[in-house]
Amino acid sequence: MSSASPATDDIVIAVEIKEENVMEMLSEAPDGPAPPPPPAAAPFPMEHAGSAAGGEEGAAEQVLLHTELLARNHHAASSPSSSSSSSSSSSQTPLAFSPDHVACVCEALQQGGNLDRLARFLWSLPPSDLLRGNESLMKARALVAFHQGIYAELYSILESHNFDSSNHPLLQELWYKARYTEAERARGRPLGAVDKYRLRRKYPLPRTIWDGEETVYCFKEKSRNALKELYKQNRYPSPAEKRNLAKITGLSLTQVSNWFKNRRQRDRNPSETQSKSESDGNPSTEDESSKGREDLSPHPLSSSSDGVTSLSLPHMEPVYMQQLGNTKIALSSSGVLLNGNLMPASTSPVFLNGSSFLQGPNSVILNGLSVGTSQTVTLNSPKTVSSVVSNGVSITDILSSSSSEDVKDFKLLQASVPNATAAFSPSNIPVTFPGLIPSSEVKREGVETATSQDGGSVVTFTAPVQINQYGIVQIPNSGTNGQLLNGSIGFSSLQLPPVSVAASQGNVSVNPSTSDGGTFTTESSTVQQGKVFFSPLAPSAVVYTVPNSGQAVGSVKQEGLERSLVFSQLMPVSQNTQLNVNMSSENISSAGLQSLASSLVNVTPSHNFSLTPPTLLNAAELSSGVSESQSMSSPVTSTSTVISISNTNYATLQNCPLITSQDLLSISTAQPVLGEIVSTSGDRVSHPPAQVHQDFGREQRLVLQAVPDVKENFIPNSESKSTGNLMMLDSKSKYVMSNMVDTVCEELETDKKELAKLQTVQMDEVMQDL
DNA sequence: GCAGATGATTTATG
DNA sequence: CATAAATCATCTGC
Repeated sequence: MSSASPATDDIVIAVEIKEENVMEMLSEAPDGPAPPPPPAAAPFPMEHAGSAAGGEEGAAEQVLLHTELLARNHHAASSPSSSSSSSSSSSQTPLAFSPDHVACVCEALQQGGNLDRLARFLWSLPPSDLLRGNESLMKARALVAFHQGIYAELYSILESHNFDSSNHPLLQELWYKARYTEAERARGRPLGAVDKYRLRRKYPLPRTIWDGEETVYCFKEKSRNALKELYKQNRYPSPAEKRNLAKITGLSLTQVSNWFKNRRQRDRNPSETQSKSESDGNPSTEDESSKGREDLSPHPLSSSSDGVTSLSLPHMEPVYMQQLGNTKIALSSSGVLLNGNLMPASTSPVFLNGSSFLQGPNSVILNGLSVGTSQTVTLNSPKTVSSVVSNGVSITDILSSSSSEDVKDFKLLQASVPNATAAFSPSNIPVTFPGLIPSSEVKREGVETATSQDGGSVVTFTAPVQINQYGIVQIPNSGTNGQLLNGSIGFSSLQLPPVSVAASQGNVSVNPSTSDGGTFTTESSTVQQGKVFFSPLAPSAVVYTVPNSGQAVGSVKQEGLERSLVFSQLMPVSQNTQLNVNMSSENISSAGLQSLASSLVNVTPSHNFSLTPPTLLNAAELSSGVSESQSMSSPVTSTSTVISISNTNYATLQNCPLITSQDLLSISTAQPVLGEIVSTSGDRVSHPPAQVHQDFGREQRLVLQAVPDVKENFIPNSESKSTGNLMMLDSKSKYVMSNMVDTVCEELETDKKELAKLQTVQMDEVMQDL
């Protein structure tokens, strides 16, 4: 399997080309000279290493020649002059080519459809352990067995070798066709669809040629779940949403559309009487229906402004928002969607979706659908060790009962049941909710009571953070606070692998999580305080961190310009804060990272870069720098204040350093953000800001705010760009960067100096204010 | 682009 | 194996 490489493909092509020549040669000069006999001592004299430019072609040619001759020898049952010392009948027939070459020939012949020749070729091959595990060879053998009707052998081959997933479709087809053919022969008549279905049930695919993914009506189970989830959100998805869904599920746009149409039809049609709950839905109130139906029974919050909650996120765009205080929280998800949206476990990130709030040192609120812009949800008071709100349902009881400081395992579970998605389990005792899939977990380590530290950090979204269908995280406006702030964070449609985020006491670690939903294993735990680590494959992960130290006011600013992120930290130099960023070039180029941090940035093995404030590094710079493997590092020079640049396309998340122990900076938005996120009757969940402040008075606050102007500008821009040029990811390609990216980067480059200057000025101003 | 009707296939049950 | 139910695809009309 690993042998399959681009180089191999080239060889295959060469073989295919040469095959014709060989045929001609054979037909014209059947008695042509045989290939030089391979030395017995060197079974594989033609290793790639030794072959020069023309060597490969020559090798392939020789392989075929040799093969043909061997085959002839076989059929002739005689060994003509046979310059080759090898007797065809001898089991010791040495190989004149490497397994790779054999594989190439097999592939070439398979693709050429010449199964007879392939059969002869295989027949000519000596029994060799070296070739036994060769996938191409095994596949060829399976093909030949099928072609020749030797089904028993076919089944044996398929069952005895673990084939690469790329070969599964073909081999599965062989498996079933063989079964069908056998049955038809036995029955003497063609099989019907039902007959075939029964055969499929009777002879399930062996795991050697099947990934184990359950399928129902041709649709993968996870795809169906994704469809259902979106359907609950919106029965009439927009084209963009459909595209996203198609991308997520791997289905075609037509299939997605058909599914929704059929689903609506089913729901509409009362005659069916089948799925009772579903159809009764009120078409008009689709929003509500989305939550209410099916599984969502227990979510009071759902009654809010749903229509707006379009949270179709492009599938691999993980967004982690996390606050660190005195707690260490790690989010690791695969297939976890906060907010009731289900994502395939294998690829899905954690989403804070819709109008989600995340606040409080120890609390996590997921899916605050009904939270209004100005509403603040606070489940966490200093006394509450940890609380989790999922879909507006607080499960604090469960958690708090088990209490205290020892909350070590915090699991985020996702289930077909849209309800609870998060659970804290104290003392390493996992708490799970029915229907939850324990494929992902969030671990929380070293949690201490909020009171223990001199002020935990608080992340406050004064308005719902919305991730729209374009993958844009929108942080609603929080009004006029002196501090400024931010607009929306935009993430272009990037397909990014899931990441894990762990944070503690000023430490943030972003680690890639296994795509299959592995649990988060914490490097973060080993992370030293004051350090921020981003490891590769954390594409559009956003981590808001606030250094825990009570004295120092830290701020993290993130600005998203198209696919740019700006991390700015205002951390006291004394902390020796380090920011380690490990990102793949893809990630960086696609999600440019800008750092204004006054901290040390360490370079990573693959791509290292560091930024010194107020240097502004735009996406173009980063990508180029990374690609060149340049590394820079600069020591922290001073505490700096970061000011969000109110560039139209910038979105910033900024920590409000101004907040002192008793100050409450949470600013509620006076105006509905985006006109979409409107506070509804979600009051149940919301707490007056004042109260929140009381709870967290001493704590540092991270206020994410949106500047109306910025937002207004941002949305249209991001929308048009993302849909038009940015990351149009089709179902096939994982990373497709449009030219727009380059263009944007270039623009950024040109404006870099200007922006930097502006920023510097603003920083000075802020410093004065402070 | 959607609704409705309908066909074909898949799945479940006896 | 027959049958019903569930699901997906296709066609038509609006």
